[in-house]
Amino acid sequence: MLETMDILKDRLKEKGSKLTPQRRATLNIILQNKGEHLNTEEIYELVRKDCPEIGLATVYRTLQLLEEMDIVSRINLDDGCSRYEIKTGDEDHQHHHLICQGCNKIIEVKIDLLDHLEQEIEKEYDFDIKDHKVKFFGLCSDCNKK
Amino acid sequence: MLETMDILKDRLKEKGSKLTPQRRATLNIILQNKGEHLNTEEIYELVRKDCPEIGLATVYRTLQLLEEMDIVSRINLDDGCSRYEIKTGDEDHQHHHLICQGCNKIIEVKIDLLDHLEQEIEKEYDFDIKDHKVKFFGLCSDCNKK
DNA sequence: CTAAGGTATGAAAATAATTATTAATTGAGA
DNA sequence: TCTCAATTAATAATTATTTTCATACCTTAG
Ligand SMILES: [Zn+2]
Ligand SMILES: [Zn+2]
Ligand SMILES: [Zn+2]
Ligand SMILES: [Zn+2]
Repeated sequence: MLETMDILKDRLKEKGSKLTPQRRATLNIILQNKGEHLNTEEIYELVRKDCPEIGLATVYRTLQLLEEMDIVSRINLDDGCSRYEIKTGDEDHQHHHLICQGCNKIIEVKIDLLDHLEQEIEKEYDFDIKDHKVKFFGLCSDCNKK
Repeated sequence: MLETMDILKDRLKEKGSKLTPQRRATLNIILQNKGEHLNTEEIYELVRKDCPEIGLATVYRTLQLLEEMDIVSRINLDDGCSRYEIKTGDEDHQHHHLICQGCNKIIEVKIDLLDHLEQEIEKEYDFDIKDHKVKFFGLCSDCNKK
């Protein structure tokens, strides 16, 4: 937990910015909710418990900042809002999501078998791929039984 | 061009709905702009040339309808609005997009090599995949030269 | 023909997520 | 302690999208 906070502090310093209580509290909530995919409003509500005076706009600004700093990644599940999760950092690319159309459950996929596909695309389209976002839609095992 | 319009007419009829001039004009614009990824506002402006009395709300309603009818697909390029393109129909899954972070160009990828990956995921996670959305971010050949 | 009942529409109002503005506060460094 | 830029909360403004609502348009029954 300390590590990520220190990384943030360093990256902020490089930019001439500082690690404020609001920023610390926001990152803490995201760290404490690894595995969840919280949206801005949900993060705001949780952060307020530790930091009741924080404003929603600050949460928006902080999340934007954390994304720029490569600390969190923004996820779009086509539900009308942005969601966030911590970047693990031990992978070159972020993991991917299975979205159940039956119960809206989100399952994380660890494997990253897109490398081969990326190589083909890079060759065929002369395009230098930096990142990708992949979502799979379908039915989870629970919903399938019904 | 006639074919897709007829398909729409049939699917609308099944639902007890009708093919109105506004709906025809909207679909025509999308058909005429194959390869583009127009957003709602852009579609509205183009449709107005043929159908000046159309309202923006009708364009929103029509695009929603076309998506339900499986005639167009909605694309989210993280630029704050929905974009649409015609579904080719000759593929099981829609094609994917390379998004250049240098010039915002969008390149379409025809190949679909995710089948193997999908099979693995279906086995490992017992998840029945119906569709997927894939975006690649990076630099196009032009931007790479700079 | 005429009324009834449903669908569709444009205009305007309402929502929801996000961003900009502003004036006050904070805190690191001289 | 003083200075000054960074940060913040509160609020207003934006933007994309949806909903409301009164009206227009069809199709069909009488
Ligand atoms: Zn499910
Ligand atoms: Zn995740
Ligand atoms: Zn480019
Ligand atoms: Zn496309």
